[in-house]
Formats: sequence, structure tokens, C-alpha cells
Amino acid sequence: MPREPLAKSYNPAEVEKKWYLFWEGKNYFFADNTETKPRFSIVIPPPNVTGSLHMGHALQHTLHDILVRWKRMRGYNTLWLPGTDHASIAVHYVLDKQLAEKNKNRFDLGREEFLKLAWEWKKTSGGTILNQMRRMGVSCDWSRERFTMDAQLSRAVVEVFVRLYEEGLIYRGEYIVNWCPRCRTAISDLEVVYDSEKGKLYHLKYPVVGSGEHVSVATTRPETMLGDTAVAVHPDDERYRHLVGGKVLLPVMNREIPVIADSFVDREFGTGVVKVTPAHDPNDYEAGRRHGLDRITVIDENGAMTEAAGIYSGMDRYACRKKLLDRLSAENILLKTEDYVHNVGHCDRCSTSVEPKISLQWYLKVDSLAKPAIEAVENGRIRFVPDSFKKRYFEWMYNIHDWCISRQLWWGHRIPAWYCDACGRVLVSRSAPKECDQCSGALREESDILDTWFSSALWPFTTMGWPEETRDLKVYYPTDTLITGPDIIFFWVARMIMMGLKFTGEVPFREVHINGIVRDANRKKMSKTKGNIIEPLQLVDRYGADAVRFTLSSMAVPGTDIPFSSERMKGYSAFANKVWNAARFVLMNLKEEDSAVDADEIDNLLRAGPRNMPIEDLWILHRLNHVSSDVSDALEKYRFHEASALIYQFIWHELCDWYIELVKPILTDSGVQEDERASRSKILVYVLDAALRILHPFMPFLTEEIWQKIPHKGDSIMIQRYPVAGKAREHPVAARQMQDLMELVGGIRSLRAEMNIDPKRFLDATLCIPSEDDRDLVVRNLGKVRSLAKIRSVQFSKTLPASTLRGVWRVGEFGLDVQGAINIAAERERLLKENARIEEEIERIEKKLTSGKFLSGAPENVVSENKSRHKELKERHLRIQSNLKKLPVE
RNA sequence: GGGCGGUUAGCUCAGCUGGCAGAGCAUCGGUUUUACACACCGGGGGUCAAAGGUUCAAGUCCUUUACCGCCCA
Repeated sequence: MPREPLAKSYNPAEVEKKWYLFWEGKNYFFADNTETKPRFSIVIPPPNVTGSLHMGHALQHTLHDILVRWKRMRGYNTLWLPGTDHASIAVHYVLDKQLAEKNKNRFDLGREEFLKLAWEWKKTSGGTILNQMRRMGVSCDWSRERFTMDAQLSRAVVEVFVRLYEEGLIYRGEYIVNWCPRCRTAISDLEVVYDSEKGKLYHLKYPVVGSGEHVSVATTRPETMLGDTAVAVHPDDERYRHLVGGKVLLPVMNREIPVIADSFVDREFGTGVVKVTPAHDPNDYEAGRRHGLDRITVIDENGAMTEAAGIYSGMDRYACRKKLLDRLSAENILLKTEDYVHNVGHCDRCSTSVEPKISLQWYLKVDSLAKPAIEAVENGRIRFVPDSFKKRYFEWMYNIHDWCISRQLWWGHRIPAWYCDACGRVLVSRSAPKECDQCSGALREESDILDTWFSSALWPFTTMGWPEETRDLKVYYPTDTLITGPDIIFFWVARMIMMGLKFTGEVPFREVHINGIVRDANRKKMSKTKGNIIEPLQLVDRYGADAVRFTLSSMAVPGTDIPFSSERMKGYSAFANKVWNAARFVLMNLKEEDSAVDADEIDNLLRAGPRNMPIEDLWILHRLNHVSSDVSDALEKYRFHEASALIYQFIWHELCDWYIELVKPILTDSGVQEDERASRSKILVYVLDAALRILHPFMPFLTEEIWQKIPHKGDSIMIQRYPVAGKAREHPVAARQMQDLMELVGGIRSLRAEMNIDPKRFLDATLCIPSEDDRDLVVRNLGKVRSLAKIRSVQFSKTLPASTLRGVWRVGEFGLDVQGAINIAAERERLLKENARIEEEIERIEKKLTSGKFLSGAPENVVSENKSRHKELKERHLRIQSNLKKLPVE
């Protein structure tokens, strides 16, 4: 009885949801920490809780899932731990916008109310991305889902903070920081992105005190002059040496400020005299420290002018600039204005221009943490893939600065510090102290929170229960690999390595695979403003998750950016359909009694008598061996593109184009003996099953859907064993022979097409094969050659009849009888072309073989390869020559 | 300014440790063959950015140059 036929084409939408629920329901993603199998563990780079799935996630999650599913099928105790981070600034940004719609801000609400709102928001919208991930088919252990603000993870953050503080690695101090006036918080150096911007360079005249001279200073931010406390020149600059030690009169403020000499001044910039504003520029701040200058803050935390700005007090920084310029211009202090392109720092989250600002912040001293983190990569305990990315890591780590970890925000981990206003004592503690331990005075809790990356840095171990010594930590930590983008090597990877080593004494992961950035088809970075964003879920809707996954995987060359093309995407959805149809064909021709076949059964058949087995069976089993081990080798090295190409090539161009075509007559012809049919079906079922398993990590939905329909043992393909090569299935001789047969068929097909022979017409052929073995091979497989090449009858002969079309292949030559209807001119042209090609190649090889240097210098195998290639070409050449001679003269 | 990467078919890219230049898409010719027209069969298409060097042998290693991109300052 035939089985229920499959639909004519694959419809992903119908099956994806069903199988995801099935897998989850069966608990297949769960990592059992009591198992004793070798383990493979990986934690997700936690996506931002405000985020939604973009192509970068789609790529990373695909690569994660391929590895995880592959390892699971290889018998590992596999953990993929999912979760999100709390994304302090981003959540503030989202809520600020909502509040702004009601003409409110967070300060109107107050801290507590705001946090209530934030949790509410997290509850309703925070899971968006996790649900989107499911549509990609990811096999994460959802029972272990974590959030950086979970109670347990938060306790761990406090623990880390307190330990670091007690060791003196965390300190509080007043420094110049990057301040975002919109977010109203300090941000770290890494969170400032620099864009080149068109601005103006203003040249201002500062009179020198006690002489009629003046100096000209150039600035892009004239409003900061209100806070100038010096002008500086280079110590070696002859032009201004006489001014050093003297004073200039700061216009508008009418303040006398010193002229200092400092080598930070670039003599080439402007006139070589620069204004110094220690409170509003990091370089000036350092210069100010060196020279003991005053710091006058003229811009406040909202970007408005302070009282120190005199009459401009209260004005916005840009409004002030305008007003001030009018005045400077009127008073002839503004000497000239020129266009100027300069780099301006913007807040990574909200793009507001960053304002350097002096403020009291918490810092982490990183020197002692960086040292072991550098060593771990130097000595190979952590490996970067591709290797070149470690340079970027080192470069940053060698020049690392203390990390500003405090933020003036509310959503996040509150810094566990308390201040006694009575005696000035600062207490840092795991739990809230009641009163000052020195003077029993009342305590005020620190209002700042920690940088989100501070808690993300602890992610690989806090998600597993640290500081408790949990079973998860014991079994799954350190994790095996981290897959992430190049953009967060500093933000996250480096910090995880530092924190992991510090608090667990172990590296957090052994390998870091850096994937490329997904760009649009024109290699442009995707961005909302450019409008070139491709939504992965729209692609999933249209082409299915499997096609999206396979496309991304095919293009994932380690460390190389991916120009995402919908053409490629279409190609791989066609591939999904191809697999579907191959299975459809198999199912149409199986009988109810055909059952699942495992490798042992195949091996037993082979041991019983490989000689009785058709050559295409031996060949496809041999190829399957190689594909399965090559795919595993490629995945071992994160060469996803190579693994994908191997599978695609095997399934489409070997399994479908040749193998299925070869067995087709046996399965479909009703005249075939049942035991013959059954034994051929066995191999076919086995090979299809194995091919689906190899493909499963890349295309989980499609393979599950098909696998459930073909004869199988077990509940799901995702928990079957990944195919491994077996010695009994290795058959290089058959592979070689199959190659010869394929070449013969290909040769005949080409000849027919080139000579415009009606594709439906069956021809008579003559084969001329000198070697008896080769001839036997063709004789044994004559039926296959005839059906694939459309040949009616075959004759074997020492020479080809005069009036035939001729072709040559490795083991001999063939002639096609076209009943004298040969276009002699066309035939001559064709033969001459092939002759020229061969002669060219022979010449190249002979050049090598006649060179004494080559013969003595090249390794043995290269020489012998060339010699046998030469021999083969010579034979081919002779055949073509004689064919040309035999061609009738017109 | 410093560092890293790229330049290979019309397009997008592979080509790991030097040994016969590849894929997908596009293109051209043919085919309604009962798994698949999301298919099948066949073809064309390349001074591997330029110059020099090492080597028996260079797309691959080295040097220089040009252009493009990224990171850091």
C-alpha cells in the first residue's frame, strides 16, 4: 500500500509552530545537570530587553542553534541558556518617551513610581524578543531563562560590588566624564560614538594684560569660553614664549587668566594658542590638573548654563552660543568664522551630543583585572576565532582606562553604598545598614545605579547561580564558546573575561567566535534612518525559518560581514523545496512494510557482500561518510558557510541529481522483483534519513516534518544521533568507478546538446574501452547509462565506426550514431576546440615535467600526479586526433 | 595619525597549511520526462587591483602602491 503523499511543495508556515511546540512540550531543550555525558554549554549574549529581533540576532541565534543542535545530536549534555539584559538607558529612553507624551518626566513621577512603571513595562513588553527567537527555531533551555535584574543575579551583582570595594578596586572620585544631558547620566567612554560633523571654527581675540598685544584662540564651542581658566601654548613655540607666565583678559567675563606652556598644545592648530576650559574638555581637564588651574563649570546636567556663566545663566547651551556670538561679533572679539569638520561625541543610545562634565562618580580600577585577562588570551586559554580579533582585544586591554560604573538613572542595580552626612562616612554593604557605624548618624542611600554592562560582565556565572556553588556551575561552567559580534568585544567580551577570572578563577568561555555584521545587499549597514532594514521575521513569514537560517549560515564566513541578498534567500528556499520533493518521491514509492534502517543494518549488508551491491549504493554511502565527517570538521572550526555548502551540494547534486535518478527505475517499474525493490529502498531510506539528520541543525523544521513521515524509530529527529562515518561504508573504488560512469553520461549528454540532437530521441552508441576492467564496469551498469543518456543500443568495439559523433572520456571513447546526419563542419569545429584545450594543458604540464628543477624540487606525489595526468591527456589527445582524421572531407 | 581587513566570473562571495581557478544567483540554448518549472539537461563567462620579490611552482607567502571598508585616537 502506498503511503499518504506529501503536498506538492513545502509550506513552512503550516509546520513550524507545530514542531516548536512539540519540542518544547517534550522538554527536549532542557539540560539535565545530573547526566554524566560530556557537556557542551553556551550562554546567549543577552539581547536588550527593549529590543526586537533584527538580522544580527537572527544570524547569531542561527549559528548558536546549529552548534547546539549538532552537539546535542552528537550525544553531548547540551545547555543553551537564554535571557535578556535590563538595558538601563534603553528602558529609560522608552519610558521617557511615554511620559513625554503626557507632558511628564521621570522626576515628576519619582524613583519608586518610575520603577513600578518600568517593571510593568518589562512584564508586558520585555518578552517580545524571546518570543521572536522561538520563531527562528532556537533550542534554548527556557526553564533556565534569566534576566539581569532577577533577584538572584542582583544579589550576585551586590556581592561582586562589595568584594571589589573591599579590595580597594572600586573607588569614588570627581573626574571629567561623558555626560548625556538628555539621559541625565554619565556614560562610559565606550558608549560615546563619534561622528564627523560640519561645524564652525570661531577665532576669538583675547587681549594680553599689560601690553597692547592680543592672542587669537580658535574654538568650535565658544560658549565654553565662559569657563576658561587659562590659555596655553606649546613650550617650544618661539612665537609665544614671551607670553608664558603672563596673563590675558578673558572677554565678557573680564577675568584675568594665566598663559601656560604645555606640550599637549598642537602648534599647527589655529594660531597655536588654545583656550583651556578644564571643566568642559577632557584634554583641558588634564592640563588643568597639571597646572593647578581652577575648574569653572558653566554648563549643568541638563545642558543649560550655570550661574557661573553670568548673564547667560539658565540659557540652553546652544541658545547661549548664539547670543554670545552676537555679542562677540559686536565687540570685535570674533575675528573670523570658518567652516570646520570635526568629530563630535554622541550618546550611543539617544544620539544627543555628549557634554564632558566634572562630576562625582564610581570607578572600577581595571589594571589588576586586565592583566590576567590579557594572559588568558595570550596563553591560549581563550581562543578568538578568527584569530585576528585578538589583536583588537589586546590593543584595547593594553590601553584600558578605569571604568566609570555609576549611572544617574533608576532602572538597574542600585549601588550598595550609604553616606553619613553627619561624619562623612561612606558605608558599602551587602545589606542596608541602619545607622552610621562611626557616629550612629542617619544614613542616606546612594541614588546612582550601576552600568548595565557591569552585570552583563557577570552573565556566564551569575546565570548559573553564582555565588552559590550550584550544580549548574559545576557542570556547565566555564562555557565552551561565545558567539557574538565584533562591536561588543570591548563592551562585553573583555569585561566578562576580567570578571570571570576574578570571581570564578576560570575563564568564562574557551572560544570566542566573532561573526560578521549583516548588511544590506549593497554592503551598507542596516539602519532605521537609511530605511534599509530587513526584518528577519518578515523573511520567516515569507520563506520559512529554515530558509532564513540556511541563508545566514551559508554566508557566515568567520569574521566577514554578510551582504544579505534576497536572491540567495530565494535560492535556499528552493533548496528546502528540493529536499521536500526528494522525500516526496521516496514516500510515493515506499510500501507500508518498508521500515526504518539504521547504520548497523547497512553495515551488515555490506559485510555480507559489497560485491552484490549496485555501484551507486556503494558510492552514495561512501559520499555520505565523507559529507558527514566534512560537515562536522567544518562546524568544529565555525566554518558554517563550508558546512552549508557541503550539505547543499550533497543533497542536491549527488543525492537528487544522480542517486535518486539511478534508483528511480527500480522503485517505479512494476516489473522489478520485490526483494530487489525492498533492498534498494533500504539504502534509499537510510541515506535520506542520514541526510535529514545532517541537515537538521540547519533546517530543523523541514527535517522534522519529513522525518516524521518517512519510516523512522524514535520520537523526534532532534534527539537522534548525528551520522558519523563508518569504515564498512567506505568504498573509494566505487567512488572512482561512479565518477567514470558519470563522466560517460555527462559526455554523451553534452555531445547531444551541443549537436542539437532532439532530447527525446534515443541513439545507438558504440563504446571503445581498452581496459577490460573498465569495460566490465560499463557492461555491468549499461542499463543505467542508457537510461540517463538516452541510448537505445550499445556496441563494444575496438574502433569507432566512421560515421558517428565522437567523444572521449577518461577510460575510452564513445560514438553516437546519428544515421549519417552529421554536420561535418560543426563536428570538426567542436573537435578542434577540444583539441586546442587539451593541447594547451599538455603544454603546461610538459613544461613542468621537462624541467629538472621541478623534478628534483617538487615532492614525489606532485610529480607523479602530474605524470599520470599527462599520460591521460596524451591518450585523450591521440583519440581526438584520430577522430579528426577520420572525419570525412567535405 | 595608528592598527586591522578587503580588492577573484555580470552580481554577491568561497578558495584553510603554496600544487588542474570554484559556488550561488544572473545570463544563453534546449526540455510541460508521472518528486520538484522553487524543476531538469547543456553552454558561455576570469591578465585573481597594480608593480616587484621568494619558490621547481604564487589567487595563496614577502615588499611597495592605489582604491574601498572597519576599529582606535
